[in-house]
Amino acid sequence: MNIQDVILGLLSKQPYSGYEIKRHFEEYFSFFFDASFGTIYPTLSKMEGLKLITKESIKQEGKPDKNVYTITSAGSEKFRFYLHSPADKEVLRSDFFMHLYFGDMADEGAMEALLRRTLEEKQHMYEDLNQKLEQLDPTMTPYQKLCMELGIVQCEAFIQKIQSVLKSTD
Amino acid sequence: MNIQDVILGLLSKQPYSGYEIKRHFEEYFSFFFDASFGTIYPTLSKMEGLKLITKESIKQEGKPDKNVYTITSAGSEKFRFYLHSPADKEVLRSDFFMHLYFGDMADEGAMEALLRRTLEEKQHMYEDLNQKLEQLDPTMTPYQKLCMELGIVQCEAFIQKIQSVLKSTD
DNA sequence: TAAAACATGTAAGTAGTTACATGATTCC
DNA sequence: GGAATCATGTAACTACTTACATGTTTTA
Repeated sequence: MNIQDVILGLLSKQPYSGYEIKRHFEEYFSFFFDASFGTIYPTLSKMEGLKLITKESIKQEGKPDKNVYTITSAGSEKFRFYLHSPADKEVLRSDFFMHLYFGDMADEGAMEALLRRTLEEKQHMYEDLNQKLEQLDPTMTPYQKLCMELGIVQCEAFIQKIQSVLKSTD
Repeated sequence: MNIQDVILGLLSKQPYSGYEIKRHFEEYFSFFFDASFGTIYPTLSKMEGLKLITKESIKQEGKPDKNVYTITSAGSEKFRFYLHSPADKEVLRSDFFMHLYFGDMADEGAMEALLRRTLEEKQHMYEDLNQKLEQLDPTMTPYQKLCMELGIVQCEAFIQKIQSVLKSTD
């Protein structure tokens, strides 16, 4: 997966500025992707140079100008190629699991705190995904719904397991 | 999470060579961590320079010499600090989810293939985790078991959801 | 009046990968 | 005879983050 292809995917639907792309990442992709402005802006410049997208400066009142990018036919082609390539193998890098794995060398209190914090985070994510699924129902494609639903069922499984562990140590 | 701390965690139990560390990653950490030789060997040299570990060259018959590393007290201290620091926020970067999110722009056949491939991968991981949980039962700490179990329940949830989707499109 | 939102961009640094280089031994 | 395992290491490269720089307007 390449940030260029992610951006091309977004621009396939409508033109966006770098700032709007970042917001979209936070709003819809946060559970499986993120990127900072320090990656987004240079990438957009590079993609413009590669003629995958074109830039248009839009003047706004009471706000700074914004550079809105539109996908070109070369960009569309590159994105279709990405979509029909096999997905990269899933690699999770989890500091939670690493802490847990070496848990026997830590204080018990620290481990319980880790479990409670992580449980809260997952519950938050669970609520967030459910809310998005309800709220945006009509505009989402079936595939986008499936993304949310897969996130939800994995959250559920995680939450239940952690809760049962925390209860048994009361 | 830092590869240095992961290595220190391993060396807390017993001395290892770089090659053995890599194998341990593949065997026990593969579902939440991985690193290549190109990271491991330079990191070990750096950590030796920082006096976090010490090196001993072991001559072997019929095999190349190996450099076995032992943790120092400074290393142990650094690892304890890591273990009692809050875990980094979980960030999943998933090309599967990205492909799925833009699925409406791909051919239906490509999407079904994506789901089937990913299902197979998860099933493989599920079997692998279950096998490790059974096989290594006596030597594992309760926290290590919990790692495996959390992986297993998340796999289960994912597999069930994908299977129900694939059935409904038959 | 301070913070957040809007908006873009660069520079320095971190962390990692892949490919290459070397070479013996054992297994199929 | 060729692949896999054992074993270490470097060089070139890719991708990304954080912090800095700038400046206006709206909201709390």
